[in-house]
Amino acid sequence: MRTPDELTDLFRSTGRKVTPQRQCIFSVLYGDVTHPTAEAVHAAATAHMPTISLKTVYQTLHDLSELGEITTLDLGTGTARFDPNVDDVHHHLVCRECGKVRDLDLEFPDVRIPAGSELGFEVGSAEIVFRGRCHECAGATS
Amino acid sequence: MRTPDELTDLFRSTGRKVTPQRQCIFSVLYGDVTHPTAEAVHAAATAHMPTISLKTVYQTLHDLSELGEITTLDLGTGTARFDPNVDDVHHHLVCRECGKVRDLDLEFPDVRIPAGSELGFEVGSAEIVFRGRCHECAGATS
DNA sequence: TGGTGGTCAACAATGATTGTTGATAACATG
DNA sequence: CATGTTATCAACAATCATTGTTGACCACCA
Ligand SMILES: [Mn+2]
Ligand SMILES: [Mn+2]
Ligand SMILES: [Zn+2]
Ligand SMILES: [Zn+2]
Repeated sequence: MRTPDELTDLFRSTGRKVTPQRQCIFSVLYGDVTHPTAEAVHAAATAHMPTISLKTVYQTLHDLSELGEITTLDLGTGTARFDPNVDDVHHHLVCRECGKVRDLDLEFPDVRIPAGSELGFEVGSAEIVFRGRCHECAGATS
Repeated sequence: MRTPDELTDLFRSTGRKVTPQRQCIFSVLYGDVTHPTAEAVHAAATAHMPTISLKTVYQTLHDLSELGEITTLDLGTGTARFDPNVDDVHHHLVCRECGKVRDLDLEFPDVRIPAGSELGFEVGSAEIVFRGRCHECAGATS
């Protein structure tokens, strides 16, 4: 994801208007590595702008996703997660207990995309999801 | 997944009651390779038993999942998919257009589960999801 | 400085899934 | 087979994340 200032320009140049709410969301997301839910983004934004609505958060996340500035992840935790790290290909570790998501910056050369003709399926992307228990949850219970 | 008859015994031996509705769902799921949604299972069951309710389908799917006879898949298509193929480790191809799910019976030795200590994360499982376009959708549009 | 059209936030609706409940059916026991 | 106990059925309502609607408001261009 680009910097909040660059996103301001990008929104203007793509015919979108720039509002304080949107800029607030830009700065909340910038550098965030927690893969927040829409609720979490809203909570963080509310700290700076108490009246911002959850709908506005959803709208802006949708716009950012459309522009390719963030990725929407459905990792089976019940709610969508948003990832501003779109520049590096990476995979994810998901805690089965608390739902926390961490990046895994490893490459898996084996996971080659098979040619479409051999499968009857044109493959466009491959995601690997590792599920387990995060450090905090492992420490909490025996 | 075991045969409907074996499932009947399994349900009885685990203190669950066997009803015609449940047996109907057993036979609908047995040998199904389409990774159906709860709605799809309900539709197939309704063909044999018009009065069966969607709630009963959810309940039975939940029981089968608890017993390890089926797997519940959340592949980001908005609805859960149910997979009676629990004996072979395999991965999935998901059509971005129609949501169809196909098995991919390949092994990826590269996708080794990293040791927990190096990551601060105890990894239990790894799933690979390939997204793209199925044969039918590729043929339909140019 | 308007005018125009996009955005805001409150409210209501959606769709998948789950909770509740009275009536009904399965199972063990005799 | 009769009988009581307990689980299940299916209709109904509730939940949760997300999306649609709408009137008031604000950003941008001439
Ligand atoms: Mn990430
Ligand atoms: Mn499968
Ligand atoms: Zn955790
Ligand atoms: Zn398709």
